[in-house]
This record gives sequence, structure tokens and C-alpha cells, in this order.
Amino acid sequence: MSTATIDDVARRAGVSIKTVSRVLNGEPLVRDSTREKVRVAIRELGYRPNASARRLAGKRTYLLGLVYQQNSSYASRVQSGVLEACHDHHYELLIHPCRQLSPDALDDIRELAESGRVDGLLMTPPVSDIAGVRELLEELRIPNVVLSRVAEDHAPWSVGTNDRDISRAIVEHLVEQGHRRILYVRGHPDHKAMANRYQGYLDGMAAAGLEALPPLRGDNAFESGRQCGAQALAQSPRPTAVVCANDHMAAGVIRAAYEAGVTVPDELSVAGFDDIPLAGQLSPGLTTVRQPMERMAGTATELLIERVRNPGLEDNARILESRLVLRDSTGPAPT
Amino acid sequence: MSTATIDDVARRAGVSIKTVSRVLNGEPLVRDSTREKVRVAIRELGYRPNASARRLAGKRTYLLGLVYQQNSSYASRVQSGVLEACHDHHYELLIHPCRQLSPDALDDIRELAESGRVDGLLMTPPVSDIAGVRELLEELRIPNVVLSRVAEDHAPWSVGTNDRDISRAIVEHLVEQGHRRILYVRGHPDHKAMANRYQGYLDGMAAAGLEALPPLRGDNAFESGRQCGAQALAQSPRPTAVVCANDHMAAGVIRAAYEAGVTVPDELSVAGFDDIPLAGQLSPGLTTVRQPMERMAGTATELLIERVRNPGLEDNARILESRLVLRDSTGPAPT
DNA sequence: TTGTAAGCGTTATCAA
DNA sequence: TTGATAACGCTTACAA
Repeated sequence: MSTATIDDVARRAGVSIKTVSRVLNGEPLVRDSTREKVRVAIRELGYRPNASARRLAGKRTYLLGLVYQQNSSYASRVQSGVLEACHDHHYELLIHPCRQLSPDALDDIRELAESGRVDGLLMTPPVSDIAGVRELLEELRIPNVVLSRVAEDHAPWSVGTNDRDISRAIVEHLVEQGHRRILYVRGHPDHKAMANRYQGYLDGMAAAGLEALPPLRGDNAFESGRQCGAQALAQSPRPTAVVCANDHMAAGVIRAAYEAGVTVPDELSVAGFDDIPLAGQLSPGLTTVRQPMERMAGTATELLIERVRNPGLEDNARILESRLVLRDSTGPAPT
Repeated sequence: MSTATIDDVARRAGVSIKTVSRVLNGEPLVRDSTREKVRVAIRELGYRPNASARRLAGKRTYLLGLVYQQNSSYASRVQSGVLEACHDHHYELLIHPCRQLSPDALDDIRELAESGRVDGLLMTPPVSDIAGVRELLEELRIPNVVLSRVAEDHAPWSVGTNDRDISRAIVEHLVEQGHRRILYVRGHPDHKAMANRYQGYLDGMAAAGLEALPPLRGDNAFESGRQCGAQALAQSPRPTAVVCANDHMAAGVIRAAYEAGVTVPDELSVAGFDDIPLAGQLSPGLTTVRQPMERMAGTATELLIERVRNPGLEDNARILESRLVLRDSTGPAPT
């Protein structure tokens, strides 16, 4: 237990506590020799600044909040990316999963923002898509950054990925494999990232000179995928490939095929989106899209810290690239 | 932003700040009418105590740490159980995923414990199984509780479940379905909970008067399950059922069956352990064991808070019951 | 049952 | 470039 205080360090180094504080916070106006003396004293005493005292005096918490939907399958990747960046900058993280999306979620987030427990907030969809959240946070003047906002939004203070392009790439891949009747299963309408994925599908179909089929609509969950899958298999002529807006629904489609005795990928190709842990463990393995979630989360965290330190800063947004992960749930079209 | 301080409340209620403090902390020696006055003032001012000041003065952080293995599939369930309990008791949570198990992990945990950032630590396996962790924490006198320690350990300050009994129940279920050649796939030897699951299998086989087959050994990951699955299918006579120490390996066995053209469950029954999200989304759905993880986590958190508040307390351990989840990966033995 | 006064260990102000 | 000293907003003796 580091029980040494700043006074002990000051005494040992023969300087005032203010000077120690300066060294601690990397302030410039300290002579190099003095800085070194202080550093030595700190090391010898095994001194660590008391976070609570620092928070109280500095009027900052050095705590960031991460708001996301409970049980979201990418939560753990996001957390680890955020934590790493936090660690690098001596911040700590408070996680804040939201159970349901509305309407209490907004109050819940307001509470967190107003409570003064955190210096800034990081949000992921679909929580960040709740009507009015961002406006609320801006109004409350609490620094915030949205993670995984789709590129096309041009949202200020956000980190996104090229969902639309990569969605198009899936279609192109399927077309190359000889598919023509490619069906799309859309996600929950409140989850805006999903809309772009669908656009990419339309792009791909148009580019290939194919007619887009009327899309089915799921709610992002496994069970809805299963239902859409059953519907798709009942269509005549039957689609030879199904692209889903996320992996859970794709798993549902695979289940529907299994139940209908339809072999994947021989009789039906299935693709998803997100590369959740499940994707590699399904049988067959799921062709999907992997987003650089840890890097995105780390980048978002750094943007947030920048914003916290410098409230006047201008908008800043970043795009990182996702990539296609080809597994065995897609194959040549049946003849 | 609640900018009111304890002084404002005291002034408004016409009492001293000490009295406000008493009300805030639910101390007994306050006249009911006074308490009420203070409550009114707090409400009218929208006052919230400043956490940093409270931490500094009270020499407690009101922060708990949760240490677990990164990417563990039950992390999110554990987190939500812990968070709920934290919230009820006005504590906050710092999550601390460990990347690898050894040997740095121990230093990592020591660092966290010594840093004074948390009042107590919650640990889950396999991190809690690292040699010397518990001893380290006791030595450092930092309150700690282990979550999901297996029942048989009689570990002090822990919350566990009836792994062994339930593992036996799986075997009984298979035996009822006519299975005789039931193979067990063991988990990583460092993960102690796994040993008990194997014991339960042995119990079940013995009770049914069946000969236990030589177990295979995986490392808890999907890929090892796939390899064990391939091995199992190559055995002659072939087992009709495979019980795995966790779901990831069970998914691997299902994959191996898929690759070998063996139908599950018609030709091979497969069961797992944990009911990770994947389990319900595999095709066929995986028969497995569901632990009341949120409740276990909540209970562990409450034990920890109790221990933090009352360092002299005696050992305390709890067992909660898991249950069998029957899905379609198990069925009657082939004839 | 209530209040006074002294910390807790930092950062911030302002003078030296 | 450095240092006294005053906050910061609470809890904890100790009185009353």
C-alpha cells in the first residue's frame, strides 16, 4: 500500500508540494535537475498520487463512461479497446450497459451525465441512435464520442467504418460465385448502421445489373433470422443466397435451413455481419464482416480524452476499414 | 449539473453539515423530523454528494474491481449481475480483464490491489485459479470474493454452483436415452471448475453401472473441441454421446461431426456446459447447463461489500443451483 | 440528538 | 522557476 503522500515526496526532494505536483502533471516550468530530483524521490518512496484527492482538487474525475446495449455481442471487444486507451492516458472506465432502449434509457443516460461521475461519455449503437441522446449530451455540455457510427452520417466526434462498401463487397463476392437471386434480411429500423448495410447491398446488386429482391425485415435477433430464413426458403423461385444485416440473424437463417433440410452452402449461401465469436463456431463457419472494433474503440477513446482536455475543439471524426471474412457458409450457386 | 454542496443543504435545512452527513449515510442518531427536513432540502436543491470528496474524506473509494479473463463468454452476464448489486449499494465498478493467465497476471493484480483504486476485488476463474492469487490478496489485506468457485472447494468468501451434481445429471439424461458409450472431453487442467464436472461424469457412469471411457483432453477452446471430436469419431466402437466440459468445445465437436458427415443428434449426441449465447444459436441447439450467473455475481458482490464494510467478518460461502437445458443436440442413442 | 473543528491529499492562485 | 497557502466537499473525532 503506497502510503506516502505528496508532502513526503516534497520533503525528500527538498522542494515544495507544488513543484511535485508540477512534475506529476508534466507541467513545463520546472528545471530539469529539479524534475529529476523529484522523480527520484517518487521512485524511492514508491509514491502514487491519491486519485480521490486529485479528483477533488482538480474538479475532474479521470473517469470515462461507456454506454452500450446490454448483452451486445461486441461489448467485450469494445471494452478492451477502450480500456487499453484509458490505461495509456491514466483514465479509468465506468461501464454502463443499458437494458432497454427507450424511453427510460434517455433518463438513465441523463442521470449518468448529470451525476458528475464521469468526465465524458462514449456511446455505441443502438444506444447512440436513440432520438435526442446526442443533443442531450451536447446541451449538458458533457464531452461525448460515438463509436461505430456509420461513415455516411458525418457525425461529429465519432469513429465509424465503411459498412456500405463492405456490404457491397459481399454481394460482389456472391455474384462472382454465380449467385443471382440474392436476398437481403434487414435489421431493426432503429439501428441506423443497418440502413447503410442495406444500401451497400443495393449498390452491389445494381452494379451487377441484378434486380434486388424485396428485403425481409428482422429485429437483429436470432429468432427473427430464423423466421426470415423460413420465409426465404418458402419463396419460389428460392433465393440461392441470403445476406443478413448481422450475424445473429444469419445464424437464424442457418438454423431455418437446417430445420428445412436445406444444406448450407450447397443449396443456400448465407452471409452475416460483425464476426461475433459465434460466427467461427457455427457449422459451417459463417462468412461475415469483421470490423476493427478494438482499434475503433481505442481511437474513439482517444478522441474523447482529447475533447475532455480541450472542450473548445472542433469536430473530429474517423473512419477505419472493415474486412470480409470468408468462411464456409457461402459457396458457388447451385445449378 | 448538481452544483449544490453539503453546506447549501445544511443552510437550507437549518442544520449543521454534520447532520446532513448523518442523513446521507443513514446513521441512526437523527431525530425523524430533522431527517425529514434534510431530505426535503436535498430534494429541493437537487443535491448529490460529491463522490471524490467523500472518497477522500472517508478513505474509501466506493469502487470495486472485477477481475476476469478477457473474452470469457460469461463476462457480460457476470458484469450485469455485479453492476446491479453495485448500484443497489452505491458502489461503482472497475472492470479489469486479464489478457493472459501467467505469470504477469499476478503482478497485474497486485498492482491493482496495491494502487488503492478499489476497496475490494471480485475474481472469476480461471484468473482466481492462478497459483497464489488468493494468498496474495489476503496478504495485502484487500477484501476479495471468488465467483464460481466450485462447490467442493469450501473456499472461504466465494459463490459457487453445483457443477458436479449437474454434470452427473447430464449423464443420467443420456443414459435414459439409451446411451452406453458416453465419452467425456475434459477442459484445461488449470481451470479447476472443470475437474468437478468430470467427477460428476464419473459419478453418473458409475451409478448407471457403465464403464467410463478414457477421457479426451481439450483446452476449453473451440478448436480443441474440434480435434477431440475428430478423435472421438475415429474411435471404434464409436461413442454415441460426447459430453464436453464447456460449450466452446461442444461446438467444436459439432463442427467435427459436420465435417465427418455425422448427423447430430441422430448419430451422435453432444452436450456442453455454460449455456453461452452461442449454445442456442448453433444448429442443432446445444444441450447444456445454465448457471444462474447474474444471481451468482450479485451474491458475490454483496458478500464483497459486506466484507469491505466489516473486515473482521468470518468466512462466508454460497452455493446456487444450475439447471440442465435440453435442446436438440442430444437424442436417443442410435440403434 | 446536534454541532464545531480538524483533517483527507491533491490542484490552483498568486506572489516571490 | 519556485513556493506558501487557500480551496475542493466531504467524514471523523470530540464536544455540547
